[in-house]
Amino acid sequence: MDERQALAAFAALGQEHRLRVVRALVTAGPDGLAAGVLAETVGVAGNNLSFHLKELSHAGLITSRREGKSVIYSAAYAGLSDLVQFLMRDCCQGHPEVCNPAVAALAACDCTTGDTLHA
Amino acid sequence: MDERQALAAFAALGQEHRLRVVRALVTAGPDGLAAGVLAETVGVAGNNLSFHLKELSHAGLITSRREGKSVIYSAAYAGLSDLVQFLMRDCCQGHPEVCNPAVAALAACDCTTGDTLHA
DNA sequence: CCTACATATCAACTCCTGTTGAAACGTAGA
DNA sequence: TCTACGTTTCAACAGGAGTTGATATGTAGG
Repeated sequence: MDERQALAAFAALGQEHRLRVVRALVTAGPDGLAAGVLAETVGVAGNNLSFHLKELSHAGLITSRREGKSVIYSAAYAGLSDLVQFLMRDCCQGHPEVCNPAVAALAACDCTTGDTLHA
Repeated sequence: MDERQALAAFAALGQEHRLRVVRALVTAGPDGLAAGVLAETVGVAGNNLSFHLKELSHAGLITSRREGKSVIYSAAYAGLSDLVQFLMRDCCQGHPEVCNPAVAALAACDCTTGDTLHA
């Protein structure tokens, strides 16, 4: 990921409605959510949401697929992790201890161990 | 971290000069960099940089301390990790496998093992 | 105290972003 | 094919964000 992509991604996330969309999709998992459902969840008009979804899609943070009349959106987990990686690149140059908190933060998501959490 | 803070942080990072500042400070480590050095590194006028540094500070992404005539800025690693945690919260609800890429991204920073990397 | 340096603040302008309403597109069923 | 539904596109407006230049603050040295 280069600076231009990261910039677009962060700018996309720095907007109330778009951040809610991404968080809703991250929580929803790979099954995703229909545009209409997202509009209700986020609390924004359909046409306006379309604008934001386009922006998020361009930023590589979400993907879409059509299913009948609906268009289903889901989080682009690879794009999200690329973004984090870009931000924290070279964080340990000579000072390994300083970026431990960042690792600990993601470690709170016990995906690697498979343990249940958040409950 | 609540939504309002995360929003401010992402909006702060979604700006070319501010993103460069944060990346420069993350790379620089806890010693930080003086405002003047940052201005040269990022390529922005001093008065303008002041505006951006204030915004980043309010967003909890950087901290500052005075040393003689200079003001030294450094990355707020805790704030950065909180931000990542907020974005990826509940990402594994019933689908632990989906957010592995995000963890792998931060794992590229071998802070926990102490191994040298990026070289 | 006065000067020089580093950084911060302020007002003004420009540009871009987000919202709104109307209309178009695409899909499914009668 | 006609209608209904879900989603997207478009033009226009309103508001906020970033830059600039001039000015103020704060700090060190002579």
